[in-house]
Amino acid sequence: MSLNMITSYASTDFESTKGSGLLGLMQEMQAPASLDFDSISQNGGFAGSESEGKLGKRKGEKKIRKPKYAFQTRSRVDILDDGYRWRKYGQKAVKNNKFPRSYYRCTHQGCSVKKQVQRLTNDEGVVVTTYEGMHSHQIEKSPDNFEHILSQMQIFS
DNA sequence: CGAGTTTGACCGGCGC
DNA sequence: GCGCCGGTCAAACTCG
Repeated sequence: MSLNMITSYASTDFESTKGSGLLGLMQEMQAPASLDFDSISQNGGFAGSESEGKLGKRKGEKKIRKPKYAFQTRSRVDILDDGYRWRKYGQKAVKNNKFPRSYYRCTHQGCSVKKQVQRLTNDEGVVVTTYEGMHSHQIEKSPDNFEHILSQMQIFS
């Protein structure tokens, strides 16, 4: 739930119009793997793509191995806490982008969900967060610490 | 002292 | 076969 709040905040504060869409997306992401890119794209209107671009054999259309969900958020900070625990395992510069991309992995045991955060060069205010895989556990974070989150956000701004 | 970050090295795929 | 490129590992380091 924390994520929803933060996402909403970021979207609202930075004039994004997809606040509700993002919320719906997040809920779907936490649901079992029963949806594919098409449905997600329609719901939230964000880009989805195969993570097996090169490593795997992405020839098929029916086979969904590793869903990859990309979020594009209007925010000055890339610290978009979604309630899960992430451990950074890498950072590389991307071509066509002067900003580096950060690679995170969920620290929960047995949960190998990955996430990468990128930011656009021409629009520094846009942050693209890409989730790969799905969490098999509950969000482990303090419940509705609204005020705490708010204070954090105020620091950023 | 433990959990998380940093940062260069390493690795496998792909193009030449 | 070689070198580039994107992604990951891991040892050292930092912070609470």
